[in-house]
Amino acid sequence: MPARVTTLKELAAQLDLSITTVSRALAGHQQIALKTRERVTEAARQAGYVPNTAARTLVSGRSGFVGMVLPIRGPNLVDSFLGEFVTGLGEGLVSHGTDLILAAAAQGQSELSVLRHVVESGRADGVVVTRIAEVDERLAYLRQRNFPFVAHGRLLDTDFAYNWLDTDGAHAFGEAFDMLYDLGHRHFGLVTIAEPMTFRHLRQDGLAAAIARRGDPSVRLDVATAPRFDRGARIQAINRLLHAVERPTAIVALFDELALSVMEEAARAGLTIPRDLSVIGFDNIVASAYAPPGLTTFDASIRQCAREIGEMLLTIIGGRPAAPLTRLIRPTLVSRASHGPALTGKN
Amino acid sequence: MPARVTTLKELAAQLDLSITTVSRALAGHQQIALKTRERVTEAARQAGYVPNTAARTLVSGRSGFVGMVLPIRGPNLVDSFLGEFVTGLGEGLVSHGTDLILAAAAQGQSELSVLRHVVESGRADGVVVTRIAEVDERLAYLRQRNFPFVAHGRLLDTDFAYNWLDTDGAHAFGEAFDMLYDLGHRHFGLVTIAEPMTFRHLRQDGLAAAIARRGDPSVRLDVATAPRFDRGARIQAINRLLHAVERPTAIVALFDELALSVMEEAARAGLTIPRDLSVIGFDNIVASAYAPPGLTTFDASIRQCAREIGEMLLTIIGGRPAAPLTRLIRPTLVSRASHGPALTGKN
DNA sequence: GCATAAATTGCAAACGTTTTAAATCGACCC
DNA sequence: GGGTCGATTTAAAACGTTTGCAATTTATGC
Repeated sequence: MPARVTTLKELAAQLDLSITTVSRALAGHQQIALKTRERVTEAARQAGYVPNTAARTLVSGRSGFVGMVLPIRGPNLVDSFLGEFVTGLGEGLVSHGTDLILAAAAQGQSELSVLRHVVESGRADGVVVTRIAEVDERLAYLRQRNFPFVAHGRLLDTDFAYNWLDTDGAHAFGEAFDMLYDLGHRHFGLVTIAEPMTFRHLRQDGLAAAIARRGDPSVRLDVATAPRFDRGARIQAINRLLHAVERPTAIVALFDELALSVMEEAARAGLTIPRDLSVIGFDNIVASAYAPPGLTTFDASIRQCAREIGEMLLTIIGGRPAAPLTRLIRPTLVSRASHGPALTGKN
Repeated sequence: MPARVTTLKELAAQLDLSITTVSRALAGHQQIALKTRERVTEAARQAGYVPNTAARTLVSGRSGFVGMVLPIRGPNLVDSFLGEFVTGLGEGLVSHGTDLILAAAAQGQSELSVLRHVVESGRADGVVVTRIAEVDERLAYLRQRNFPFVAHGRLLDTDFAYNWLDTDGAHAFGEAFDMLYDLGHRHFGLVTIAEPMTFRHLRQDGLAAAIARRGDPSVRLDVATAPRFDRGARIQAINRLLHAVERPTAIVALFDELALSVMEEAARAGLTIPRDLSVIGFDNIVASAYAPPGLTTFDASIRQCAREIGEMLLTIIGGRPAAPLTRLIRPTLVSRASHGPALTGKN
């Protein structure tokens, strides 16, 4: 069995002080004589005393943890941002000594039930919620319980006030359109997914808004929608776009994985990127730099966002701000070689 | 403030039973009358009762958590396997309802101090340790404390018995050599790193052993060593290999990131892969499929490994096995297009 | 030297659960 | 009708910490 852990009682006995005094001394209370504080601190250091989390949590009502639900998907589907996100979150929390709890939701188990468990067992002082759905029961639950949380992503319903941080996908997609338009493109394709996530609307709306802003009736947009996890259907949707009688000269993909598929299929169809087709993605995943000719995309700086989410959550947990905290991060264009001037005429 | 959480006391009052009985009923003890058990279970379900983790931990000495230290490195350095690893771990733990704690170690803060804190604060019932160093103080600490843990990776010192799971890099590198040898290669390059991690020795030794096994004195191996995080030095080391008067016809890289750099530099030097140079990596990171012409590598199936590590740890936590648990996983070759027959003569 | 105030320390309750040991309740037997 | 046994329930302690309040010690003023 593990070697015994020092407790406050032992420390008190050893110092011939009460538990109370030792506890207060370690907490740095002014009411304890400076000399005593120093003596206690030194003894604690020497004994390698580490306070018991459970006891502290029980009495104080604060666990010192921030929770997050870890969705377990199919065998080969790992959230590609998880590593970055978790690292950023850890980075944001580490200053306060707050740790991160990852509660796995088994396949089939609802994420909400795991979240409820985390919240109601008192494991966490606050939670992070990612991948916001159009109708998100997690957000409804957390608000109803009035439990501290920060969401990575927005609801479409702007009446529902809560703490969120989001990447400004709308702006990015507008920027992509403007850039491509200025390069002479008029016929656009958008590859998107069928999942009921809000980010897809935000991005698509951003694109539509930019088109409307331009006010050029010759601009045309074809949308291809594929289910999120069905690779076959995804490829099919892309190919419908690529093999239409009138092919778009520029394709914007909802995120990099789709953009990479577009580039692969384009290559398979004998198209040269960016001469025959411009492709722009979103996220700047590692592979986008390696896939020839190099994908132009937007960097969402997940790690940085997660870090800020961690900091926001800490703010909320300690002293609840009056108004919800919100933060819109503008992604930066990573210009590689997958976009270029529109092919004019037939050459 | 959050809506109140149901407690055992409330449930007991509501049912007109003692706390003891309710607790036992929910735990399914036979000594409680079946009718009572059912009555209690139903009431608990209806009230949405979730036991308080801290209280339970405090009295039982079991936290229901497994811990892991999350290293925070430089701004753009994220452990590329973290997402997969954490997902696998969660998958392995979810059956027992065990959650994962990620304790961040700030830059500069020793990983050991964070580990100590996690262990001695009673936060976790067991821990996972990854990236084993040649001299690993974490392992020494955990053993000395006799605290349940599983390591992802091995020490070189085989006298030190502990629970580990490792990828058989030695075997993979032997396999790579055999395959390349059979394709006619005789002059090999190995790109490795200078960090004191054990896996680099295991893999390099596996390569050396395979060479020795073949007993062909014409086989030659040049080793290029680069610091782990200095991109410039890495590129330099690779180029020394590529621009030697006698260039290897096949380069084996310690892991994919190095292999991708080799491919990039080879392309920059005007070499065609695999005609002029065969390259083989290790890990099968996502980008390796996208980097032209497709990197031949070994899949270490991190997620699967992590899952098994989780299961091993649960076994160890509940009823300590007499002998240490060990598991060597053989990685599978992912044959893409970066390797081929050796260029013979000058053509 | 004594009263009083200020500084310092300690007692005991509380947090919500598990668990040991003991109490209560029926039912059954003679 | 008292005793015994088994089934069922409960009281109370314990886990290690924080904290309101009281007690003690020390310093201050006259």
